[in-house]
Amino acid sequence: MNKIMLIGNLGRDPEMNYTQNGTAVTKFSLAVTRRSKSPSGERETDWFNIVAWNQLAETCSNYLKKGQKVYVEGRLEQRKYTDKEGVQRTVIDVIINDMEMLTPKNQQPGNAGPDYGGSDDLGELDDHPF
Amino acid sequence: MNKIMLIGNLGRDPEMNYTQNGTAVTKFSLAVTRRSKSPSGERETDWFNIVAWNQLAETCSNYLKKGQKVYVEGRLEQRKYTDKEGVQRTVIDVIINDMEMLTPKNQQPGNAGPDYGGSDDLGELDDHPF
Amino acid sequence: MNKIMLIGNLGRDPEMNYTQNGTAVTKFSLAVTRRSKSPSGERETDWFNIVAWNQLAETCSNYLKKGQKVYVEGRLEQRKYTDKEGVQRTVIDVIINDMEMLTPKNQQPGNAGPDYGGSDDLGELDDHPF
Amino acid sequence: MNKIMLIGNLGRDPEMNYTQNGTAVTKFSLAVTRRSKSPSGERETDWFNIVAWNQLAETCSNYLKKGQKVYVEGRLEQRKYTDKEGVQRTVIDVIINDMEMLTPKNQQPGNAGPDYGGSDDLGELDDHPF
DNA sequence: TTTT
DNA sequence: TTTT
Repeated sequence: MNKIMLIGNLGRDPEMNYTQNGTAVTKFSLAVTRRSKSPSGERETDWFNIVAWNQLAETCSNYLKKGQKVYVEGRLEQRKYTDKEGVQRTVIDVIINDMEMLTPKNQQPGNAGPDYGGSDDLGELDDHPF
Repeated sequence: MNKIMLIGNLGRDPEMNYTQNGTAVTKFSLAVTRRSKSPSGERETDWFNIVAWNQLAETCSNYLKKGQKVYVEGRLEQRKYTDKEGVQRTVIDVIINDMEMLTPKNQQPGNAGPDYGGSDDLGELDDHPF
Repeated sequence: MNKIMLIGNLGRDPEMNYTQNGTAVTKFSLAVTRRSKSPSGERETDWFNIVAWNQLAETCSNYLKKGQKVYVEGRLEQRKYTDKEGVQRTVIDVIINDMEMLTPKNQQPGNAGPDYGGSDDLGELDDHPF
Repeated sequence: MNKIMLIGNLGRDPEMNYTQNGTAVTKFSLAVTRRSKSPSGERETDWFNIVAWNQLAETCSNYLKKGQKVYVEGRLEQRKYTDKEGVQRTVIDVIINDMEMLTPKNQQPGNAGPDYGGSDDLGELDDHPF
């Protein structure tokens, strides 16, 4: 088992790309604020690289915006690369298989006011059938 | 929410230490094998730095050994440091609050055979009262 | 492992009680709406009996109100009893060890308007030290 | 969110069936032993009805046997029915979307001894693509 | 560095 | 009904 679950806010709009064989992949960074405070009394934030594939990539790209709060669930993977100074570095990606939007529609940027109606009903979206 | 759950094998025996004010802290690295195989057909492994505090540190130090399979649950934290070449690096620690031993007693190293007896009953141990 | 995680809305205000030896226990019921729809097109709801003990009981009792959205985490337990008709029944309780309020303060009932200030900072509360 | 994660032992062999439209469904009951002991010093067990659909149903049916230890993950659903005495009852099912076998192959019933070989490599199986 |  |  390698499972991670996060609730946080998007630091930027998601970036959508396609691999050479046409697979959709979307990336965004997620700010997760720690519950505890640092010795100096500040709340600290951990940033995570989130990666979604296929249908979930489309959904994230279409519905998520900078600042929104989301729940994501997936697995942690390490990726090694060499940076431009030639230093070997390790990055941790969170490959998600489930995402749930936590910011109510009416509070999302670009939305003028309360809206509890609407026929499209988006809540939780994932890439498995249940 | 910042929650991670892993099942893996200890790469080495845990290392126990005490902070200046006497708090117990135990560290070990955990190998989590990926479910999927790499393009070249190998199983890949992700390594995690596990950190336990207080009573759970004592328990990990006393009962866990290199090679054993464990379930751990905790949260991910990033820690920045500068290595000896002066390069800024980020490490990810898994601060655990729950641990469960998955290797049956009779299969642990140093144990000659089946042993369903014994009065001490260790199973799952954590640092909260439930 | 016996772990359950739910996001739902309180069906009523929590009810606080004390056992004979003075331990605080708070109960409330939580409505969790299914992601999928029934064949007839309705969204179905599952109701859960939530039980909190000790400090977490106090917190739930003090801060939660009917209608609020919360995240809870705990374990499932079955409890057998005989109802007034003499029928043996089984109830499932969710004994929680963690709770996070998801309804923003300014949207809670009895709150006149936006309030992003405030010095008390309540977010996630649990009964373990991390 | 409605998520449950259990580790337990199968009380019986799984039962496989097909719905009228040919969908595979497998059921089994899972014994989850409590960590804590009852006042009288016994370990108590909670029993869960596990339900798997489609490909995961086939896998459970093919590989799981009475007594084996498994990890399952899914969601809780309530189902109402009237028993033969005409009493309305509620059952809780755990609809799983992930299953992992925890009993090592060489310890499974019907297996004479250690077996680290074998070309089929079954570990964790689920009904989603990752 | 582990395991299967 | 299972396991430890």
